[in-house]
Amino acid sequence: MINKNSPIPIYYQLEEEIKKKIQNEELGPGDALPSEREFAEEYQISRMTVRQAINNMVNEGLLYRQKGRGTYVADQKFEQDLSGLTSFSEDMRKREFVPSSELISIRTLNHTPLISEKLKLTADDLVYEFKRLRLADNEPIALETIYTPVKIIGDIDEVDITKSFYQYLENKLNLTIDYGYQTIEAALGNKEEIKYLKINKGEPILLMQRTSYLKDSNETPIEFVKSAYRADKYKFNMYMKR
Amino acid sequence: MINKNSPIPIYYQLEEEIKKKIQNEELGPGDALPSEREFAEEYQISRMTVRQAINNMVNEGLLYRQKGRGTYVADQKFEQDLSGLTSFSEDMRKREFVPSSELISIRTLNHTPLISEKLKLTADDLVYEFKRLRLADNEPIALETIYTPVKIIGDIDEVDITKSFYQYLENKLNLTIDYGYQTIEAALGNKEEIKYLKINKGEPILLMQRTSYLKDSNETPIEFVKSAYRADKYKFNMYMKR
DNA sequence: TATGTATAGTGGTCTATAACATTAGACATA
DNA sequence: TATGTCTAATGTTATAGACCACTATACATA
Repeated sequence: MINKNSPIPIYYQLEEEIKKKIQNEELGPGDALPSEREFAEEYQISRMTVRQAINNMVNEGLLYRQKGRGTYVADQKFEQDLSGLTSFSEDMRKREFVPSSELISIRTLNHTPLISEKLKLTADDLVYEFKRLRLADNEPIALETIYTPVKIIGDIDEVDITKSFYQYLENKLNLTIDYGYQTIEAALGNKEEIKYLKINKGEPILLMQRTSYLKDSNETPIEFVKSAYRADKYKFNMYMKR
Repeated sequence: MINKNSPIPIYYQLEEEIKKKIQNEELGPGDALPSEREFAEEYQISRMTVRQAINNMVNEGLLYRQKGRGTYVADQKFEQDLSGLTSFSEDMRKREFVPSSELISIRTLNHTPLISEKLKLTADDLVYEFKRLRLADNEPIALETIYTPVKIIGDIDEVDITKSFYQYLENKLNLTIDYGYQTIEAALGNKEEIKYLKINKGEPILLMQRTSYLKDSNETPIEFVKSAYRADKYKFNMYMKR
């Protein structure tokens, strides 16, 4: 159903409607969607609005169009774009898993050499350490440790910050991440990773490290993240241009 | 200039106009574009058409918008991949190693389902398979297997093609790679990898797969590459924007 | 039987218009 | 010196209608 009086844009509501139908398997890969004109008629909205919804989903790779024929549901593609700076939650939702996370610990630490270098901190600066287990459809996927400077984040709302660190930055602190550097390597799980990821000794993991910077003109590091991903459950996807 | 009678869509002509101005450096990163209303007025076209052009460029990452402020030229693309579409040799030189490679085998194969899907081939198309060992300072780093369609590459010069596949494409065949999709995962080395990479059983490796496409308008796959990297010697680095 | 042809349906492009939300800056006010 | 308020400019969302190019199909014709 679409609510025309909602502050949520109609085209966005329609996207959600269509995604639901894909999730419910009312629509499967290769199936034709109703035509744009039918959507417009059914929901009593303009065809251009329908096109805006469909355009977005085509850009996301969820649908594809054939001129003169119709619009179809795309194959289940992990090839979704990526760019890297999407959050775990976004990433998982794109792959049509239900993301969740469990907070393992929050601590305030003095600097360590590695972290203070990455976050450009001086000797007396403190950092928060958030340790979280990331799950998809309730299966553990990654063990994530975020370091972030106390002097930028200030006092934290534990409930909010554990849900989405990025949304907390954007909405509560009005801070936007602009760019980041990331490395990916392979290793064998250590004791902690074996425990939380529920894997066996001798199984490989993907180790990701990222430093992200704020959208200001000072190249301010805002987070240093270390994540260990289960190799049997996770794969990094990238699109590269030129 | 925009030609309204041309069969080329107006929004596309406008995109080209704006791209030209960026190329000529009339517009540089961070510069504001004329407003949508100004574009519409200047070229005597509808504002919605202007938006279609700008939308496309925003989706491509060439421009970005700020609500209530304006539309701006984006910084350089994702900083030219640090791991992605550069060759192994370039990559290694950046890290100040001396790169080399050993040819292991060249074969001509019939299709297999995986490869013909990746390269969009039909049943009777043949592929070349190049298998190379990549070294840095004479230490084995990666075992690389390239699949590429015979019908595009034609007869090959074994000496040249083993040095640099990409230079061979560019210089001998005048083919340019435009973009690619890449996945990275972790695994344990199989027998072949253990042998060539000189690692021990049970040691982790990074598995990279990439499909690259030509710079034409047909989305033509030109290579499918599988590479196995020694986890103790190699790490993927990426820079990500926004 | 094979080959055009008319037609209805689809997505693609484009116009013209309107109301809304956000931003920055000028200005008045406490 | 701050703080709020108005205003003009921007991008955002949405409407309604028009014509085009392409695809599939039914039907008439050679």
